[in-house]
Amino acid sequence: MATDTSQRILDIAERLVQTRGFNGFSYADIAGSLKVTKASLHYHFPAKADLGQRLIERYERNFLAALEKIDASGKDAREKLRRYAAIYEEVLRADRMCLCGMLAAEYGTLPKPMRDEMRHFFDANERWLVRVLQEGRKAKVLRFSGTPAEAAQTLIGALEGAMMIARSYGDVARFKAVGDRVLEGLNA
Amino acid sequence: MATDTSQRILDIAERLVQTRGFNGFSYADIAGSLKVTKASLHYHFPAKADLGQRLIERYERNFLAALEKIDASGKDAREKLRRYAAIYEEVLRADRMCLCGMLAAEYGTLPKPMRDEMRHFFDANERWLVRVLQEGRKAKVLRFSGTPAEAAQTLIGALEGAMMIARSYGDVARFKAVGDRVLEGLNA
DNA sequence: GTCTATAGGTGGATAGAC
DNA sequence: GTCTATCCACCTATAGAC
Repeated sequence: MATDTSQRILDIAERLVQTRGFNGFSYADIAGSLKVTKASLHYHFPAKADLGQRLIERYERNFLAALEKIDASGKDAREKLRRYAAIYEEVLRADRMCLCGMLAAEYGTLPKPMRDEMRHFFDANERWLVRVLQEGRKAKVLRFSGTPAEAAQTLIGALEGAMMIARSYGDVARFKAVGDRVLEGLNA
Repeated sequence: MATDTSQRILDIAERLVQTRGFNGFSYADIAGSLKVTKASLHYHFPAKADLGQRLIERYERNFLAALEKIDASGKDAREKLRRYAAIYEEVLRADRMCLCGMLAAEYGTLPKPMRDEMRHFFDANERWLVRVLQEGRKAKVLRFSGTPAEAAQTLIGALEGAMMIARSYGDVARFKAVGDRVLEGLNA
């Protein structure tokens, strides 16, 4: 079911990674929040690296599901990009960083399976953006120089970076202003 | 002098923070690299938070010195921005993240003095960029919508974000492509 | 300034009862 | 599945000799 113990552990761990980083929390933090012992957590996720990996997998699934909802909206590419940026904004509004943006900073300390999952998330993001960018260019609502992949990578980097800095200032408006500027630069 | 023990400690700690994060290294790591004991390190920096704070202060001083050198070059605003981005690129080429970009991710776990110093770094960056952007707009070599502050924040975020993701892919060219694109968008 | 030694705490992880 | 109890490695930090 959707609210079993494993899922609740993932919910709490997800919030901890998004606010404090993978190296910034411990099983004791989760145990305290969930009111179980650390040993119980190890039953569900033997090692912290397992927990981390499952965390990214679930995050990507949920993220891609949100992108599919955007696709299903039938809106034009410009509006799709606005909704893409709005996802980031909502995460930031919850005082969180993007899970994978956070892990990108900690890349040097992550076990290989987590590194691979993290890049898979960014690759999937890029593929979706490339499709929307091409669609928008064809429909003449978007315009950009270089390849769609370069434009997609620029957009992802700009949003992740703006998000990270805006969070340090506790200033969602700062992120929104930057996001609007970046999207504006893609308008035909 | 410039190579006394304190400075050597800061050199090693700086590299560690830029590659592994502030929560990703310990005094034992520095001690191992410098071949002294952990206790000696505490003589120079009583607490890790002190080390972290002094690290940011020195990083900002060095960074601002590099920006002054760019100013002294007498080049136009467009070239100044290119050299600004080139600083990031050189850091990435050394397999490092920007010190403060790294700390921005760890913001939720940092002691207040480090948070304040970190934001001071970004504020100083923004002030320098605002000046160059205004200069470039006046000279008609740069063009951008919105306020210079918004354009500066967008640029900082885009470079920091692109840097962080490119590092996860071990791909400096990826950063360079994004950086060029972002600068191109500011050309008059 | 650097050392040895150690305190006091927390980290991830396991064994085995229930 | 969850618990108690425990292990051992590591962490930051300090005391005090040299």
